[in-house]
Amino acid sequence: MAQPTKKINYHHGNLRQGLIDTAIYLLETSSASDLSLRKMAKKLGVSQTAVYAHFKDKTDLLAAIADHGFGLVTDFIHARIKDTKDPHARVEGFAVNYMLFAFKHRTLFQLMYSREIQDLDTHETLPLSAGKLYSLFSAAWSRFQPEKTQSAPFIWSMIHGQTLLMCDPKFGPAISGGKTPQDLARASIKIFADV
Amino acid sequence: MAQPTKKINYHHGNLRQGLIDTAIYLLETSSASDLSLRKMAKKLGVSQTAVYAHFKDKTDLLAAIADHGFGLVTDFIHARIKDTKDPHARVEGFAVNYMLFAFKHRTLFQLMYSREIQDLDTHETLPLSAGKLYSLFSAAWSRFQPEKTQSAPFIWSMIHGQTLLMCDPKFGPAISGGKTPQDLARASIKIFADV
DNA sequence: GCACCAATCTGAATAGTGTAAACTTATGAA
DNA sequence: TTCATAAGTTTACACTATTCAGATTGGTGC
Repeated sequence: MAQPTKKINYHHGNLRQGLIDTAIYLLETSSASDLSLRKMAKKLGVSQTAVYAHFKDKTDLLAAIADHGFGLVTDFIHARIKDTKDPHARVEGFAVNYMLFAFKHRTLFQLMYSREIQDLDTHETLPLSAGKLYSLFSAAWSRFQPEKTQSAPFIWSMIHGQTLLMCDPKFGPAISGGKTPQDLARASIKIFADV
Repeated sequence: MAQPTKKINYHHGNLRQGLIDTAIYLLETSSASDLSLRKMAKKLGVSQTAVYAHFKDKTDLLAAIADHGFGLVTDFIHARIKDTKDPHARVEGFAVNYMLFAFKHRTLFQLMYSREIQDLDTHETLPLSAGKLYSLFSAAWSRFQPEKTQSAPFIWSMIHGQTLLMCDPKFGPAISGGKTPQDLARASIKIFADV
């Protein structure tokens, strides 16, 4: 029995990236637990099991999503501070935009740091992408405070912790106290730099 | 048809707390996504749907688990610093034991701060339990540095962020640099207190 | 142009999941 | 003792990830 029209969905061409993009899109509106392989496949007009030609299992896909997420934050921040010459403003810009990104993509952000994808021995690009993000920060910090390079992990921890707590209604109000991300980032840096 | 023996599992007596305890026990060995209502019910010798007599749905149970988790950390830390009189040592003790608890109960710890239970309007005790933990810290901090009370949210953010990153293999080595939790906590406090 | 192969995708099937509905049992108070 | 209600059971359903055997496609060597 001949098909009237050719199936256009065979060999999608870029199903791998399509899945990642779809996942990130879906994470904007729905929760992480609602993210199912079936929904993504349906949204791409592809069979439920086509996923397994590109990813070992769901966790493998989640890791790829997180990997891409780290690239997105890094690009997001870099695009917004690359023309900032002043070292102080650069560090502040990093912190502010890190917070803004996290607030805009809360679910993706939590996925990036979720327990589920922490202990994977596969996916060696994921730690690499995460490392690039940290490098972007530590380079900015070192240029700002060259004699306090060893403080970089600590202030990075504070920015990250502040970001997570700010997104959590249980702590957000207590942490931010009504201040904007800009104010918070500025205050954080000030404490460390004792300006 | 009469049963030879009475069913001993009827009206469990304390199924609610039993579920929470079982969940926390299971989270020690298996991952969060492996935690299913069915497994917990089977482990307690109870029907699959008995859960719904005590919790609205699975998220409701997760929130209760997180709630109890916050109580556990708070007690864990309090038991270890309550006899410490020196304000400096008290703050350090808080930080160290916060890290130790997180490292010991990594999956539970991530659940407590997970996105899934953040936006619940039910479960008003969860933010309360979280608030008690923060109060324990901010009280210790205020006694240590009375003139820097407004810094409490920032150093709390750093301790929390450091803890999370330390538990993540992607960042742990870069953050800790081989130092013990004790060393890290001491170094953090030192930066803020400019001792 | 043709044969072949590996990558990609499909379809059907399986085991496990959360949850709703109707029903049964136990408990404590009137 | 009665009886309302809390607690637990049974059955059922829709949804999930994953496996397996097979079909389809694009490209490579001949």
